[in-house]
Amino acid sequence: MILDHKKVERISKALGDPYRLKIMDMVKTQCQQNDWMQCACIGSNIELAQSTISHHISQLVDAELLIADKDGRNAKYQVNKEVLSAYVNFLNQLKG
Amino acid sequence: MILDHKKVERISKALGDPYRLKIMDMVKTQCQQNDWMQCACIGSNIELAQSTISHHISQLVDAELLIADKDGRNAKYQVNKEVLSAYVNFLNQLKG
DNA sequence: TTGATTTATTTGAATTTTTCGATATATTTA
DNA sequence: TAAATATATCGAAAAATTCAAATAAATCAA
Repeated sequence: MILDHKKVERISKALGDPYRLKIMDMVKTQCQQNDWMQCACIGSNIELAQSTISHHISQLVDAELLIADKDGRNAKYQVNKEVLSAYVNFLNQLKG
Repeated sequence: MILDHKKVERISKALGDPYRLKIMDMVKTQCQQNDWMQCACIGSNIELAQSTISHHISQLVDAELLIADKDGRNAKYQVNKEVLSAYVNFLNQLKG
């Protein structure tokens, strides 16, 4: 999987916010126990309005850093390891 | 070298712009031949005002993605492989 | 040394983009 | 239906981007 500059830009932008970094960390930690993380769980750990959190999450999903799935009336999330790896490859290639 | 969230945020933000990505690529390519890249060379390949380019470069330097050095009245740049590696480590750790 | 030229940075202002919360809108489940 | 959960829309506030102009620093020529 190879990312073009547009894609790299979107991923970088998505990672360039403290709340979104925290969300990524939370999803990672949760997934180590469960495979998936419930969305509601995020709200309880971040002091932002629900709509704002939803907006942040959708930016991470748009960038494909998170894989989203509907589970009844909940949403659940997983870190997208493939995209992260492709992003890492791009960065390593910058080292020349 | 371990990066905290604040540092990761700044690096991500710096990479979240098409012109700055292009600059990183240009510096990398140039360094494969020369070790260092002259700043003036960047301006000739990007259709932005000189002051704007300088602003973009300083964001990359602030984030420590580029190492800057003065060479007479020119500036020259190098990709900071150590910071890139530390950033990559952070991302890999997100994979769980 | 003085003055002109080259190169990069800083400043200020206008524009654009992003962020955020309030509100409204689905959608599912009990 | 009512409660719970996630998403979408909208406007205001904050931040980032951009350019032009001013400034700073280094080099070169007379």
